[in-house]
Amino acid sequence: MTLADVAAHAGVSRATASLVLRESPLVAEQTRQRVLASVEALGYVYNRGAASLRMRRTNTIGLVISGLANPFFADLTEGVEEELRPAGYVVLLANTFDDPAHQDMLIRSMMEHQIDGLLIVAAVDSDAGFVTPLRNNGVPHVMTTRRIRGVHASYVGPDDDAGARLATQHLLDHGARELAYFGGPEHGVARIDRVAAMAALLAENGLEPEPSWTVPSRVSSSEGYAMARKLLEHGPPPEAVICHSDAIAFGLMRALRDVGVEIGTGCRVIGYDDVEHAQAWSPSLTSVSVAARTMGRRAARMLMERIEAPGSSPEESLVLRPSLVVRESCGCRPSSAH
Amino acid sequence: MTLADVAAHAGVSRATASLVLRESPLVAEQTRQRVLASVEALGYVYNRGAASLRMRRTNTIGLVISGLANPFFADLTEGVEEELRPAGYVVLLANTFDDPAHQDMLIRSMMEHQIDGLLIVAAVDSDAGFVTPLRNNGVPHVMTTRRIRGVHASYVGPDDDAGARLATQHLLDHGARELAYFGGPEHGVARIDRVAAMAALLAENGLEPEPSWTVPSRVSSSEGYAMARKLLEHGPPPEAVICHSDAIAFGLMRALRDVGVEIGTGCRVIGYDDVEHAQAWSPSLTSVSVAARTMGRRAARMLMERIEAPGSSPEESLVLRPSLVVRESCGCRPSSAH
DNA sequence: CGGACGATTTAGATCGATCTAAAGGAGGCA
DNA sequence: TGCCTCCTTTAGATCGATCTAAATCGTCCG
Repeated sequence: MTLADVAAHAGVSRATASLVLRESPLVAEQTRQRVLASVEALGYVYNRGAASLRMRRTNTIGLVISGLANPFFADLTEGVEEELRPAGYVVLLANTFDDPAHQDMLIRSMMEHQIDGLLIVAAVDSDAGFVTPLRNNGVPHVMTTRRIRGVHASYVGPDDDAGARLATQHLLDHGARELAYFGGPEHGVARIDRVAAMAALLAENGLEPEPSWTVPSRVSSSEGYAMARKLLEHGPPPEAVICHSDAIAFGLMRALRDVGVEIGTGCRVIGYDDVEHAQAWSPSLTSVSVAARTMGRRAARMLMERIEAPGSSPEESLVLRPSLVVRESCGCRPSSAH
Repeated sequence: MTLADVAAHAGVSRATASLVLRESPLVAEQTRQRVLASVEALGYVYNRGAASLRMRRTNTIGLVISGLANPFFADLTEGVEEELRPAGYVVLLANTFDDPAHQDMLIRSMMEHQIDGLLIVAAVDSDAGFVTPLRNNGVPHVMTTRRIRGVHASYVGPDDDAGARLATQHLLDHGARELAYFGGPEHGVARIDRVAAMAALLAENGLEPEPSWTVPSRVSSSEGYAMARKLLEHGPPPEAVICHSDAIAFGLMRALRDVGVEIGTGCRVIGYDDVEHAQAWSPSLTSVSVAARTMGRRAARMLMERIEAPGSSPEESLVLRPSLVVRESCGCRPSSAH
């Protein structure tokens, strides 16, 4: 069932039938109706693959992400899809599970599928070279969420400096003096930037981060729990802790509860990402919100603009300012329910 | 940069170069090396789109899902990807947000992209006709997680009858007499089946579900919270509640805490899906586990088998038996930490 | 020495669309 | 009538791979 069949059925040429499908104004109304009727009658399905070959454009964009199980990335993915779909693009998805070698393979696979552009949340320990195949083949690409040292590419991500300062300032306002930054991938740019921002702001107040609790970790709730339990064996927690992610914060809070520390008074906790469960937790979790869905949409939009721009557009970088969603875990009163 | 260029560079024909790429044993070792060297030298990237046109196979499968923000589906998606990727398939993703009209569009879009097969978690209120385009065009497809009344198609999903019985029996064993099934889409097959199973088991014990709390809802934490708050205004909760999802259970538990009911004693709560946060909650949530990731893998495997099977294979149905993960919210002692 | 045979290689058609350049047809005007 | 538009339609090339059927080559055998 091809366009040739439709054309034959309608008594026109392939070229005309093709023009009808593409809603060209060249074709006469009467012919148009006839062709459309044939399409309907034969149950013809457009073959985008064939068209792509000729047009050198697939209307497909790749999304390479470190893992959907992380709700932050699931949200981001939804945002990407929401933005691309109405523009006629379709998303090819791939999970790297934060493995750089796997990531290289996936990028290659996407290129073989002739994606029009690539969105990528780079694996934490990515080698800076992962973008070179993209650059060499002129595949438009946008990195998001994570910045990789040494990689020059367009980027959409959160302002980690601002986020860390927001949280730190709030804790200082509560009168806390001992602050720590808990968890996160050791060499990740996000952790490094946030710790630096926190330290800078503390320094302005004659303080410094509590070293024994300012330690890296993997980004999961159970990891946060295990690490917190271990640290709690050696003494009480600091007055206030900013966690690298909400998941880690949940783990920390569980550990604190185990040893009888009251959250919000005995230890003030702030999370990062503001995932859906943050408000449902008890006590509800104060968190730095970076609006994953919005970030996905913005990154997708930037990519589309770059795809549609003629020639090569200059590298650009969009930084979104996070906000602090204040709830109970930092020691503030519960706001009106819901 | 095409295969013709590679062939020219290596001094062979396109046909030979093509054979090399496909690792055909026909071509002489020496020639093979030469071609491979040219591929390397020119930085050639295989054009799968062109190959697909000829081979009538894209190595792409579609995944149409109701929403990634639901961690259950995010897990399922990871499972699907894990299974398909090593087999050389790539996933085209689409979110329906449970809108049947949107779903029809997405299925059509996937067909235009010539997917080799389709995995679908149907929108709750899907019309039974959504599979007919697939059937008419001979696109292999497998439904998962949700069963739609009137749709005949291969299916991989949980045994809702067994799941509901598991939870119900556990609560009966605790001595509870007033049981309710709380939340879930009103006309969803899952809710209907589970309520029926619960009612049947209760009937064997001379009981029946508590009607005022056995009510439908949308599947979100805030929805569960709001509904529970409203019901609590009219009186105390039943002795035990099975929730349609963990998210709803979280909402319910928050509401119970608000009014001072102790979870596990004042009201026993069981969730459904066993999402990652279930164990991290406090009290930890007893939940019926249906292993979303495994289900995704099984569904993907079934689809691949159907794609690779010559001719049309008979409709098949794989039902996975859930298990009850016992934690604290049902009133059991906390098991050893972690 | 001619022919058969196995091992390699290849020319040319093909998949299903789009694009280019030109053809066909109706009407207007001198 | 003949010529020039303008509006529509179309034949044939093209995208980059694979497939079919046949060509080429060296060797071995009678």
